[in-house]
Amino acid sequence: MQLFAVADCNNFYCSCERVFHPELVGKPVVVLSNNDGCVIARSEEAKKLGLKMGDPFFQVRELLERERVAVFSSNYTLYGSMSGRVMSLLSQYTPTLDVYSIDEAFLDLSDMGDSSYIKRYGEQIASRVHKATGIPISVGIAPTKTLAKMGSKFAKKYKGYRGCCLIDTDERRWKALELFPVEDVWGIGRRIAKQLAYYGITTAADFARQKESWVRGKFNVTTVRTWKELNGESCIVLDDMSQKKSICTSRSFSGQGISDLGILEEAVANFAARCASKLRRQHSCCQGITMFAYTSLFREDVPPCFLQQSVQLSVPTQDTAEIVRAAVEMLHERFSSASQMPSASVPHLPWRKKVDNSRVEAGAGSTTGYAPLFKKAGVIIWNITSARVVQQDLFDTVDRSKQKALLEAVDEINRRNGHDTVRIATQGTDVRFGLQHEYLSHQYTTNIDDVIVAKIK
DNA sequence: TCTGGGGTCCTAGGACCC
DNA sequence: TCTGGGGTCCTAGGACCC
Repeated sequence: MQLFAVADCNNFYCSCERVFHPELVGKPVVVLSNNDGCVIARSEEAKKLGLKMGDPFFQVRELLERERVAVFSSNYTLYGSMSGRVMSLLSQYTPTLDVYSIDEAFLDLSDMGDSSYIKRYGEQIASRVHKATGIPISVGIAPTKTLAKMGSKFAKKYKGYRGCCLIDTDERRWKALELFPVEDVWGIGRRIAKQLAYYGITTAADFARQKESWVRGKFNVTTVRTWKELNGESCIVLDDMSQKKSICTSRSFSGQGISDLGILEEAVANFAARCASKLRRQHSCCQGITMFAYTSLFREDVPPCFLQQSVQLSVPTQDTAEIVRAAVEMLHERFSSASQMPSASVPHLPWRKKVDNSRVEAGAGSTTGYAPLFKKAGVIIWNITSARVVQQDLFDTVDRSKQKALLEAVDEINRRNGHDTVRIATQGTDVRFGLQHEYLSHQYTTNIDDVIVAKIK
């Protein structure tokens, strides 16, 4: 029988912090985003206090202090390392592990035994991971990934499941569907949930009982797949998530933002270099490069300004220098010509808030004489292909084999001595676009100086 | 004053081709 | 005056995920 398990780490970032602060188990904990901007992870106790995902820190600060909530800045080095430990353990329980995100992975458990065996197997995975890493996880097992995700939510909610909920029979499936709000189904977001509610569909069972033709008519194929999966037909295939098709490095700047071209240039150079490094780590080249920078989306009192430009190189590259140069050139070009930017042309960018076009006006170098305060900038690389097969350009002037040797040497030095030990001059020597992280925990698992020392008396 | 940082897929419509 | 039919590719935007 085809069976999938999903292993989901409970409140992952909070759990990571608790591993090294065991006194916080059972207490409310939150983790903040970059720049200590908003709440991005909450322990169960913190959720009960009414804290929401994405709450701006400054708005909930008083509540956090009053309720004595433990607050941490995000420590991605620590979380990445802890994730590696969890994934490594999970891989021992399945022939194929699909790592879906930093805190979540799918295991193929097809044809591994009968119901009671599988249930115990899942419980064992959960307890082993918790014991070995300190991270509590919830396991859901079912004939489809969507149902498995549903199972993991039950396993997380009810202690009686001992960390694992198995949904293998039709009876169990319908029972679970009845109890499950449709908006919590994997693949049903806010928009679709709202439309479903209009038709009186509120539980996963309501949705699963609809006719396929109705679902197909009202929504797109993605939603039809979700419907099928709820009805026990497995049809969601995860392709190789390790090979990214686009890579983005972006940051918000702390405080008011940045108006100085020199500092902005350093920031963009660093983002581009980071993209290039991620690109090489997955043995790829890119041809498309996009640079963007924009002012605060929240401030009404200053004129907004959006800079964006893309370029397509003639030869795919993975060279830091080349990508940095392209990004910085685009920044200069846009920064100086920003005043000519037509007001209606807000570019499509991966930001999350709807932008009011009417507010977009001339920015840098405009008649007001003030350079805009850029609050966020970033670099995206796309058109990504394997580094093994690169289409050459007849008129290429670069010695690609020399370049490759240089990059390998640089990567090796940086791997041994820490990233950016060797870097492009434009990246600067000290980071002038500093980030806020007032509540940062230590690099307990990746920095020898931060390793906790146990004394035996 | 202070509001994250990544990704994916699907679709409609326009450009362009014969 | 009358203004085809069929196809592909690209892109922006919308939806979703963690």
